[in-house]
Amino acid sequence: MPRMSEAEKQKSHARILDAAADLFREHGIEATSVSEVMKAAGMTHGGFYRHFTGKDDLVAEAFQKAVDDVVAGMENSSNAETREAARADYIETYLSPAHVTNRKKGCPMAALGPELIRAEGETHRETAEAVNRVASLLQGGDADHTGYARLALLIGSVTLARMVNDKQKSQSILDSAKGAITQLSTPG
Amino acid sequence: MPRMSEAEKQKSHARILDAAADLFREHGIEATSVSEVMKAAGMTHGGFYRHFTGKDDLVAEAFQKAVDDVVAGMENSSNAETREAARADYIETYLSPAHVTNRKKGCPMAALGPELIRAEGETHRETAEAVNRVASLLQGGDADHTGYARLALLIGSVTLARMVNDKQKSQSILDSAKGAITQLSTPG
DNA sequence: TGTACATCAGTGAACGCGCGTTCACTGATGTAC
DNA sequence: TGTACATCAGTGAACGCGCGTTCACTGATGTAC
Repeated sequence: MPRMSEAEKQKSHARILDAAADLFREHGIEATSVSEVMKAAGMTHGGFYRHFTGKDDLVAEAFQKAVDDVVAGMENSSNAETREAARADYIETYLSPAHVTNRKKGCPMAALGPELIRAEGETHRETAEAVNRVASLLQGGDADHTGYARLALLIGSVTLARMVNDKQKSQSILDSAKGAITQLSTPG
Repeated sequence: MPRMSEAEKQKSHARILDAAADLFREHGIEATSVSEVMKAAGMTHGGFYRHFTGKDDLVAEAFQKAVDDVVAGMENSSNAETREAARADYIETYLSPAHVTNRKKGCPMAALGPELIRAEGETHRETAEAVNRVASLLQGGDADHTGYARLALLIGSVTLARMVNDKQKSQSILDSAKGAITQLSTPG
């Protein structure tokens, strides 16, 4: 059957990346094998090395893609009012039961935090950059320095909501976070 | 050399648990092998099964020990004033650069969050219990419902501070969290 | 208290297994003329 | 436009390796008398 065309190769590459981004967030990076990713992308494991130099390379690309996807909607808003609305939407979606349940399409920092901290090389650099990028999107303006606190509250709350494994308690954690985030205003 | 006395066995058990609690928090559960734990405890891997039914059993016991250790100091305070002071101390220590750096002796929820979420059985149950336990210690009183938001802010901030890999930025994240946590007061 | 014996904590070789990676191969794609 | 050939995307068997777990063994501990 091989060889595929250049266009087909690009599609394969995108399918591998999508599958990896989902599986890593759902089961963790170490717990997901290259074979599982390739199977989810509809191929066998051998072809993997036509696309990536190794698993580390895949992790870096897949994490970057997950961050880009999650952030894309917000960054596209241009004027201040729209950015404010986009920020509110982002927070609302982030603190939803759907996000708590659907790990594989959710925030990669919340899904992979500690694993990313232990990462080295490219993934390590991307992680630091992702934090700064999302935190700056969450803050109200140049005078507002609550971006990190807001992001911490979002990541921490979704983590806790996933840990309790009780719908009601999970919802009350999300509600508590919504209440708290409105209190985080620009300091004097 | 074997067999050891019952007292020696208990010491061995404690050493295995200590080593596991440290290694799991430092490198993650999946990334830590039974052999590494036993080596750190000063033994060879074969003896492991005289103490635990398997790795899952070790994970459950080691996580519980880590939670107990971290929480012990606070729970021992009895009167309201002392509890208030213990709470402030806990938050101060939690949001310190030492905690950011020293993962292996730090909060097991922050170090292992996503891995605990994927856990099943005993560890799963212990995780939910740990969240409720620590959140209730963090809230000011029966009328205060900010325990979860406070804990979310602590866990999220330390996670972010570990992700940025830049001492100054890390410190500003901790400072931002300290400022935010004081704003989380009892709601009307 | 002394002796004979069963127990079992810890050792280290061995087990099957799945991991990440390599490689010979296939055959459609893309190119040179 | 047609033909000959090099390229290379994807396949699937095979590699060495470390994992969790098992097991025969050792010899001090704990017990029965």
